[in-house]
Amino acid sequence: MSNNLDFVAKLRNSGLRPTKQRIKICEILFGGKETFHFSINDLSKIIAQKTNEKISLATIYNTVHAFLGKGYLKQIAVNSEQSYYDTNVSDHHHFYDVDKDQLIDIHDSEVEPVKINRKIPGKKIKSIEVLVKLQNI
Amino acid sequence: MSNNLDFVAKLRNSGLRPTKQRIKICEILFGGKETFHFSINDLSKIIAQKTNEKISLATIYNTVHAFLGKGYLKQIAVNSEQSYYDTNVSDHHHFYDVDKDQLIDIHDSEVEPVKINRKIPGKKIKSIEVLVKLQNI
DNA sequence: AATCAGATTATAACTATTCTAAAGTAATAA
DNA sequence: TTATTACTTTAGAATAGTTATAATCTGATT
Repeated sequence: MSNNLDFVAKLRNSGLRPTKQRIKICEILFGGKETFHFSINDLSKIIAQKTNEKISLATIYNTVHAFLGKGYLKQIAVNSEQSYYDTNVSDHHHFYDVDKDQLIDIHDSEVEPVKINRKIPGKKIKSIEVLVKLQNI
Repeated sequence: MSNNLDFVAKLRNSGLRPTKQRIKICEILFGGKETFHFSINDLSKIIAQKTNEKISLATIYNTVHAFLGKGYLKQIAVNSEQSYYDTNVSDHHHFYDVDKDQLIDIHDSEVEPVKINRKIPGKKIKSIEVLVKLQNI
């Protein structure tokens, strides 16, 4: 289980100043045992619940972008009006419940590895993302 | 090779009035032999090039939504700031060139079928989309 | 403690998309 | 045909998510 000193070290090691806003966001994103999926709007609401001092929306965006850049988060391709992020940065895929607008991890054991038998000249694969859209029966 | 009468019939059969704007958009989207990928912005530019009379942006959105609803187009999940659509509505996957902001079809013969060994109670699979992000070597 | 680069903030700006309501047009009935 | 009606187009306003700006603040270093 992580504590705040871990986050301070992690931030500092990445060249990011451990400000109280970033530490708070680390607690929320990386403090639990579960990985989770969120939009900026989700994160913003959670911060509002768990914190007395407000964190400005600009800072939330800045921080999420910084963490993305450092590889602590990854963005998930969903065609919703908002962007979604995942604290689980390992290669894995997702269910997307279109009715509940909610993402669920698919573990590697639950899907065969995707193999692409084609190469595009001058390009290399950056990532392979599978999105399985779910709807109510 | 399709001609305008085909589009008129197609629209009429779908319960959509064959207006000249819709016919023009059909020509652009479905008139060539190749399927293609576009954003509203792309389509808007192509219409501007190929047409003397302008089609309003609202109509372009309306028409794309109508065609989506009728299953003549499908939306592709890419996390870009704009939505992408595909005239190829069969099950297939995509490369996304992040540097050129461009989509490329992956034919079924080029990828093993994706199998998901998990079910979510009360939900059924609506679609499975694989997005292979490409970057410059 | 003073300094300074980097961070936070409120707010403005921007972009994609949706909404609105007025004017136009295709289909239908007379 | 013409009249009527329902659907469509349109310009522009409104909205939502995100990014930019510039002033203030704060953590790290001297």
